[in-house]
Amino acid sequence: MPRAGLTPAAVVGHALALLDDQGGEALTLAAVAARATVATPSLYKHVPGGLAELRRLIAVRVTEELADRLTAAVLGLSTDEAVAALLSAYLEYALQYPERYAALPQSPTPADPELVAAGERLVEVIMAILRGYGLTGSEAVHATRTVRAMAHGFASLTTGGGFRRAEDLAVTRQRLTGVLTAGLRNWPGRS
Amino acid sequence: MPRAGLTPAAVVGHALALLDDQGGEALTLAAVAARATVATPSLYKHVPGGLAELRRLIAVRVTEELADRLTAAVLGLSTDEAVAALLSAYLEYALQYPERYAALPQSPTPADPELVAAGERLVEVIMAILRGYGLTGSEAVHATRTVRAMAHGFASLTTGGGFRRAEDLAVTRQRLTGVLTAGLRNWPGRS
DNA sequence: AGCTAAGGCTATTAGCCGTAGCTTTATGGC
DNA sequence: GCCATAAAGCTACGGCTAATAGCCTTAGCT
Repeated sequence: MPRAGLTPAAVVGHALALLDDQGGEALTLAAVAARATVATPSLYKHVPGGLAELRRLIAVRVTEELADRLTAAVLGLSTDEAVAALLSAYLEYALQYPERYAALPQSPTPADPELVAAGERLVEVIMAILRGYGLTGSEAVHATRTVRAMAHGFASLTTGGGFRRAEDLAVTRQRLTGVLTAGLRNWPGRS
Repeated sequence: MPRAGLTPAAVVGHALALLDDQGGEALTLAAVAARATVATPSLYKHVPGGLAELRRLIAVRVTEELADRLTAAVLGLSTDEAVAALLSAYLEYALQYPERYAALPQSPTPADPELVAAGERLVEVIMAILRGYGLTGSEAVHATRTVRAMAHGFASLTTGGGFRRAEDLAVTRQRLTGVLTAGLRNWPGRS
């Protein structure tokens, strides 16, 4: 029994691959172990918390991936262009990896420091864009929430099959982007 | 062994109660059966598809409940007032029953006619409001998607604990509502 | 009265998570 | 170069769950 050379990150990698091509239902320790050509209990050496921790690590990884993509997408852009690029990159990620996106926790979950930190990076990207609109302080927080709500809601409904009509999704995204940028330009309560 | 007088709807009712006070992880057939004071296999008499069908039925029920609430909330209102009432009622439902809301399918799922029908009612409520803004046809579809994205995104992030800062959520909702109503008033491409 | 259909049960199988405890590999100090 | 030790793998097992099979009882209709 030669060493497989696993690490926590490698386990998460196998889990993501499994998620991508078999969906969230198929995410079991047995299946992950099979992909890593290892017996199931061996996974506990790298992910002591078992399935629950694996899911947690997946959420952190996905959030980080998303934050990286968004950061890259808005590089060198500001205001409306940055917002458009952000929404575009956000949706693109969700469409490319729908199962990963769906693996982000949706129900009330005890706060996890690692996940919060990853989320913070995502928020920072948005906050940086908002400074271009002159938004800071509390209003920037409200605006960030608005941006996240629109991006997440659109991505979630899109990948979840919530939009069943024939109309072009790209057009919807344009309209959504327009509503958001107009809202940011005319944001109320600016000090 | 006297009859328990179960029906599919009653099984869903027990499942919702379980969901509300123990969360989505605890939703097992065994637990539902215990609540109904019935042995686990007996549930299959009412929900032949087992756990998968139960989850499907829960999604349908939750969508219907939500559609009912939204319909009632916007009764007699139009345009901006209707939009504000819709968003308010939407968020209120999600906050009152976070686990039910989280039970709505988020990952790519084969289309289910019943669920689609329930979702259609929800879309109809929004479409009716949009007629007050002079929106019809394709643009009404894009606008409906925008409304849903904002409502769902905000509700999902709120109940999922995505908003961790201290700022008042009610203010965020006001800002979000403002952005949406302004966007609808100035919707582009109106024929 | 008796038949049929439906709703309940026990028993069983298969698959999963997670723990316990053993064995092997790799590594670092002497 | 060798040995001790920690890490990483394994097998075996217990407990829980979903789901199926087959039986019994109740309710209601003819």
